Amino acid sequence: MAKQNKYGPTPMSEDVSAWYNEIVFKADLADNGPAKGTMVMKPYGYGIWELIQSQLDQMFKDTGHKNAYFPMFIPESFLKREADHVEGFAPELAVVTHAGGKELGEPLVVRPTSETIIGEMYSKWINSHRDLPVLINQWANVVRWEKRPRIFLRTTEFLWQEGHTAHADGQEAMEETLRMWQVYADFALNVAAIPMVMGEKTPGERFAGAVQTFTIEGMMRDGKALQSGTSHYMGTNFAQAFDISYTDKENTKTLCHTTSWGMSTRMVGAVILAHGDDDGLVLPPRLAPTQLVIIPIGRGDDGERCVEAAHAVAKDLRSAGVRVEVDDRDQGPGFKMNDAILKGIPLRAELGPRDLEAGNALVAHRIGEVDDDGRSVKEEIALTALRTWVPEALDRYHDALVARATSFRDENTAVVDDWATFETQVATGFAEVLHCGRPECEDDIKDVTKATPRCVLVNGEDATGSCVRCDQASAYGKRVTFSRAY
RNA sequence: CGGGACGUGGCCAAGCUUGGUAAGGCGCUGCGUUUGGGACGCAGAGAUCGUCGGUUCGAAUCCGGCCGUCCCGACCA
Repeated sequence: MAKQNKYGPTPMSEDVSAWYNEIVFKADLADNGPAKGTMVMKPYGYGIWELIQSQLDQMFKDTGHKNAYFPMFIPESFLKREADHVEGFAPELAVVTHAGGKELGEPLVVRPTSETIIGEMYSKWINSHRDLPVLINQWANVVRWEKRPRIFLRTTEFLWQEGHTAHADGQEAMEETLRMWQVYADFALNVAAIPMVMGEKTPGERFAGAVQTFTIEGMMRDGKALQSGTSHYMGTNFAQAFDISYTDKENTKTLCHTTSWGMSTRMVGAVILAHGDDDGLVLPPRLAPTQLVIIPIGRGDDGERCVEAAHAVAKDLRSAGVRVEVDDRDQGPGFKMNDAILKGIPLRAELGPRDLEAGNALVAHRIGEVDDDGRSVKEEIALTALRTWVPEALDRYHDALVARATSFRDENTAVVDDWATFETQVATGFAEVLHCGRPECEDDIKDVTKATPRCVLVNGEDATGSCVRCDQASAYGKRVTFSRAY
């Protein structure tokens, strides 16, 4: 299963790292590292991100959010206004000290996240209870100078969306926090085909400056967890620091309650790691830049007729909303099929002279059955039926991926109450345990097993008893999921 | 910043122990034959062996400094 290749940890064999070249290459732009840990996404890889963007953005529109844009450079002093926030981010800031040929009076930091600059703006924008709530999202790049970058999972610069909302009271802000948390989980399941474990971060893992952080955690094919989206309730922490306040109906100046929530290009990594196999990528149909590739077969006049027919079918399918390509490159059909497998294209259709004569295409699924020779079992579909068959097949494919990922997650998740079982369980999957909640106990568990608390299962059943590691009483009234993580 | 490994055409790499002027594969270019599951033949382009210095008649190879990369750890969407 999980093997290392030169691009980092992937569930793929080392000899299929070529697929990676289709979507990314590691930036190697300078000797002394300004681009260290940065990724360059090729069109196919960026296409996955574009699809994440457009579909997530539509969900935000549905929840009433508007997009805006804020500056990339933030005065250093802004960061310092919220004590926990600056403490959390200070070690990983990129700071601009010189600009326009001279030293700046006050350094500018490249945004690691935008709570502060947006907080500064909100304090000017919000005056009355009539101005609330403010529901804004930003699509942006941010920079965090991590000590150990990992391609897709933790790059120095990454793309994301960050939502920032301000509300009249804590209850409304908390409802917003939970609502967007659910939006992320829905997106992961319905678009990325990844069933998430939902929970609340323990105090040691919560966002710098937040009162509560809610997370969705995906299980990758090696049993490790990947935090894939977070939603934070800030209470009045940032409102206080930036004076985000309004005059209420009783003419009293009142602090807002704020939230923020984000999902990043890490989601591309989640898709790769959650679905990929030893043959390469496996893309969920709703995030596949190409959902169906048509491979014309044959040569000479036969071949030309097949290419022509393939383009005609493709044109028709495009009008039905299918992302389809015709692979008419000067390569053998075997090459093209393996290339499509490598890229994780959900469906591929062979169209040869025999098929054309019969009015069919031979369609194979990326995660479909294979025969004894390792070749895909193929279905004959009438060319005239493709227009309705393909969209339905893509939906079925999505459901099959969800089912596969869900059973994988569930098979590798266990409720655990004793330490010995815990140690073996977190070596390959998730363990749901009772925990005392003490940071030193979390550290102890990490030292011994490399596992960390992913989240408290706040929506799970009530549970009390003693900590799986020490003898102290459990702290949360709920179980906590522990696992190794990226 | 600690602990380990390693720098040889675009990529993967052999050669280093036992110094004698860089093998092979992928990819790339051209021609021809191929094409229902990663084709083949022939021809061709492409390397100051990370860098600086030392030893030597001679250094990819031995010695030293420097630079860089990767992995493990701390950090982390």
